[in-house]
Amino acid sequence: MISERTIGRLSLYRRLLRDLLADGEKSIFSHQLAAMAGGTAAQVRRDIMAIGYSGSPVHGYDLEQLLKSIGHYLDAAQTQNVALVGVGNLGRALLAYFVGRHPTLSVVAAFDSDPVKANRVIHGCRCYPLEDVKAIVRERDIRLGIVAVPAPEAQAVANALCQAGVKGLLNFAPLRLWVPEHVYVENLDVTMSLEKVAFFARQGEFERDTTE
Amino acid sequence: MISERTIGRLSLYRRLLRDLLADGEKSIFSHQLAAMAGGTAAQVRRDIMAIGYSGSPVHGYDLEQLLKSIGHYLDAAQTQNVALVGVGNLGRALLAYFVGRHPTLSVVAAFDSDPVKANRVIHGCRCYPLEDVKAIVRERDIRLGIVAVPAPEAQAVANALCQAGVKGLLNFAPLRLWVPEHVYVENLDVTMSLEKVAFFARQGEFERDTTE
DNA sequence: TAATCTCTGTGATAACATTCACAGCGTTAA
DNA sequence: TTAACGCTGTGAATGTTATCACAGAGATTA
Repeated sequence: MISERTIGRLSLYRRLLRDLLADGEKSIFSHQLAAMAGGTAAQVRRDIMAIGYSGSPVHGYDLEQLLKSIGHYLDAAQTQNVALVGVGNLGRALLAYFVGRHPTLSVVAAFDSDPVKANRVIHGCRCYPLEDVKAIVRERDIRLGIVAVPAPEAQAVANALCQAGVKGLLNFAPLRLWVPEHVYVENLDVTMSLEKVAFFARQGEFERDTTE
Repeated sequence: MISERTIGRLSLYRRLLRDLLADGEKSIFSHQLAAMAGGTAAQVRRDIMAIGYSGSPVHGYDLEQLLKSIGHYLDAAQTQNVALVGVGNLGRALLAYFVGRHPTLSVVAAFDSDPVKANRVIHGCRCYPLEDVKAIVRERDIRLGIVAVPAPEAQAVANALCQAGVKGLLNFAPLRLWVPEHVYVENLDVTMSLEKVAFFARQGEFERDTTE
């Protein structure tokens, strides 16, 4: 089984490689990709090895083929549908960011408990009242959910999504969701990240080349 | 030196503990906190050990004291100022989320290249033109920056912030920023996270208790 | 042709993170 | 008073992730 970290890096590589291809590049060496991705050449080679693609010692990795290999590994056979719950500031930003912009993931429905938001189209995505989650998730064959509601509502929302048959959640609420065994949850906690930055920024100020 | 993962978990513990305290709880055992944080009891104990706090085998950890210890470890002596660059959909969501809501981190200035946004107050935070980064970061003693601009502009923004003396960056752009040695960067890549969810959600559908 | 160069693929190793497992110790119960 | 309990703190073991370092191979040069 492939590691969670590797999957994350492959996703990053892919976007970097797409930019290169758009710039007219044909191929790339592991150390170049490593520099762009902020890793080491060995790690890039291992990651690429993991998906079964092989480069050439002379020309490095062929951009087009490598992109195809990554896509073949990461993506589902057809587009996966996504539901977003919580059309507040964050939810709207996510809609603006995702709707119609991803080649294989499609946010096809948004939900909010506020009836004012229901039945409107926001950033190109239709909004529904929260009660309709189960019906619409099933109807539209939605497998993934984004939880962008305040912390107190997050668990209830997760329950609803899981009951409706979602297989993975992206959670922005600052707590850990309890979900059925087979549902994958990725937590994206902005406050935690900012606090980490605050902490290590402070560390860096003192630890001037303390060669430990 | 304490691990990056541990710092992240401490940040999460803190918010969970604050909720408990608000509910009138007095103390907690490692296995209870572990359940809430989605970890193991041993890990909670190790994390707490790392910051030098000790609980009692009988009553567990005292909420108030533990919170004080975590705060003492994670927080700076006084409030740290933060600058946000990029007042698009995401930037505005972050302002709404942070401004005036964090006890020790304060977003005191926002910047955008769009002159229409400059000199307005958004969600309680004054916006400035991008050119003013250096002056205002110095003037307001800002140590942390949030990069919420589109990918093509991210590196230039990071350069400006670093030159102005920022010590840590929270980066939302889907690429790795090049920064001076001593600047800490935390990347929060929403697309990567959603792609991870998509991938592992798919995995979970098949890997039905394959013992190994 | 032979020597050299630079890169990949990967076994071996090192660094890091988590979990196990148990001694030690107040507390409670008999 | 003594035994049993349930928790913490932590050394040791395990598991996971990243790096090292080098054999192998096409290309280039002499």
